[in-house]
Amino acid sequence: MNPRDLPRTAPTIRDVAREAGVSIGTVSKALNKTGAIAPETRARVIEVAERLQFRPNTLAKSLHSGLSGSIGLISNDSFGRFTMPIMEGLERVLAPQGIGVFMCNATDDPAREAAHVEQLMAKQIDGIVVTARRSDRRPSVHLEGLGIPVIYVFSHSDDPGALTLLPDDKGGAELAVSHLLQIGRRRIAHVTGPEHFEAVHLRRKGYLDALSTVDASPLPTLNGKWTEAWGRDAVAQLYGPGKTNPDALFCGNDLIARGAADALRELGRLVPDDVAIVGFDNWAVMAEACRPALTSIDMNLAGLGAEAGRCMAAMIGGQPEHGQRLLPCTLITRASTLGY
Amino acid sequence: MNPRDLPRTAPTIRDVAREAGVSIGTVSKALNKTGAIAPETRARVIEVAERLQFRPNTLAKSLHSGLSGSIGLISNDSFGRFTMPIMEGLERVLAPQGIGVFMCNATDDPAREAAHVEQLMAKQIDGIVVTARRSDRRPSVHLEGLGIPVIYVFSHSDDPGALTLLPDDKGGAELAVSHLLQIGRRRIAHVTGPEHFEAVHLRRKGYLDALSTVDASPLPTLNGKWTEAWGRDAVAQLYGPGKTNPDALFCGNDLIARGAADALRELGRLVPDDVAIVGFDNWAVMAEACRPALTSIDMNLAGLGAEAGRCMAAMIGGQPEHGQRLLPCTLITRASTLGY
DNA sequence: TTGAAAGCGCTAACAT
DNA sequence: ATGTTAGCGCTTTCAA
Repeated sequence: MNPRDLPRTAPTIRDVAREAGVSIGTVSKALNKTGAIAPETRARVIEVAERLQFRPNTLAKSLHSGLSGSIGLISNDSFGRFTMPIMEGLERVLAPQGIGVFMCNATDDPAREAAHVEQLMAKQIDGIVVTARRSDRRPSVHLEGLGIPVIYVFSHSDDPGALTLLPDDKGGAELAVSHLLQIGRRRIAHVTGPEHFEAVHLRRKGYLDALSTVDASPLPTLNGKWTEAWGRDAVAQLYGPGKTNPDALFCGNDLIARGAADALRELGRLVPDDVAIVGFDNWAVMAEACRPALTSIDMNLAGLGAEAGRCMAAMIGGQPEHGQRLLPCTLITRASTLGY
Repeated sequence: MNPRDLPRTAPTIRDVAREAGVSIGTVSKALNKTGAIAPETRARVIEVAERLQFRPNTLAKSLHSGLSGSIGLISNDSFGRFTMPIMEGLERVLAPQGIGVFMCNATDDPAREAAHVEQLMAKQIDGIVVTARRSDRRPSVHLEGLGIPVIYVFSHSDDPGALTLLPDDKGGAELAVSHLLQIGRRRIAHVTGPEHFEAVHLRRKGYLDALSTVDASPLPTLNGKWTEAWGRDAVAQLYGPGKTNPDALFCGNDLIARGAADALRELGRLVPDDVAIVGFDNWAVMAEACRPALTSIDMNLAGLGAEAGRCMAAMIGGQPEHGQRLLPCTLITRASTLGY
């Protein structure tokens, strides 16, 4: 009974069988509640298994079932700001189902991605989630024909067999602009990121669509970098005698919005009284540090990740899924559109 | 030869053996360069293996070797800003060695952590890395006696058998303050975070030690939140007629530093001419968005992660390691201490 | 140099 | 109701 007498190696099903005085087949049945077994036998087996701290070796199970109970997550932004919440949601859904997630960082390097896929396949993973390859459709590693489900999250793909999960950028923009319209703004400018981003087009479309529902005409869209500095520059372009002087700004992300808010304050324009601002991403640390705190559109990335987890589980279970699915964004209201 | 004639299931070692006209044992030897084998036989086997795109099933190998070739990474900050770079470094080192990393988010919930450990052990992982449990030594799940190596990164532990990897907070603070001294500042204030953080004490110690090397006396340390708002408040407390009016600020993190920079600008004080500022964390997006761009201390978290990867590989290989190891921080100079 | 055979830990079909 | 057996894909003696 001395702990030191216990073997250093983890107990196997044989140890349980011997200790319980039954065969290993019986132990298997008892522990998996499968097949017919005498209640008292099962109880005894379970008791022994617990006493021995027996942990079934899932690798051995996998060898039999053909399912490893793990998937790969390939990120292309070095586990950056966008991947994080996706990962969090994915893991939150999958962990309770006993599905492990292997993390791989490909940083948009096809060779690295290929090596990762090779290794993942050798580990017999049951599926792959690819994330954050968003700006352009660069040549990517072929993930079709791998024989396992593939899901792209927050990332485009030309694989017709794969499932693609994206935030509804256009809908999010509509949410933002509708909110500005609803608080009485009509001269709404759009300050956003570089044109080669798909999201930039979609959000602009939402901006235009929302305006078209009322008697407000769009102002020119200003494209620049995704930075605070650009937000400040844009304000310099928009405000002053003889300039556009919008009463609201819909910004392509929170950094731009924050830069704009700073520049407006330095110009003596009050936010939200003179100019209301809505950002995009709802990057908490930015939105809350903004003066005033920033109303923003949340892409619900954790929700996207969670949905990816649910879909992956279903697909592994044999339910085929494919095509593109958009998940709604949410408006998070803060001081930059309130309280005047 | 039609691809559609190929079986849907992945080829096994048997398929290779049959196709090459040898036994599976021979295939194993040929592919693993182990044992004696005729060069021509090996060549043929390799050719067949490649043609069939044979991928050895690592699960089956593991069953034999007792090593799964994967480890678990348990994060407690929901894959937050600090975990990300650690993860990145860890994966960068481990992936080329064929070691996979399972991501687990425990968010400081012992029950969740325990469940994760249970699952990881069932998956036969070869080691565990725990990260980002930094502020206080809360009761944690027992990871000792699991029979596998455990490494704490950016996180304290009372497990004497485990290895702990930490950034050298004190050294980093010395770096920061020495830099300020070197550019001629003598009245250096320290504005930092809540006192219950270990890092706050260590950095303060570094601040004091660096000052003690020259004829500069410390100013009172100001403790507050890790926020920009606190940075602004602190400046309000420090500057004005009859107040301390330091000629430099060493801030506990980049958010505080940025808030301070904003407040100083609004007071009409020039950074760095009137007041030089050094932050901590080198959070790129913050440091670069700061006006002027912020000199900061980089904890080299990716390097910490990489070191964890190297140590883990060594420990799995049988090399015992334990105790606490500090890795140096780096000074990243930007405009907030230059150019006057 | 190669093949046959015995496992690694577990499940599942088949006997008893 | 329980035990026996035949694998899952691979490695590794041990014979041939």
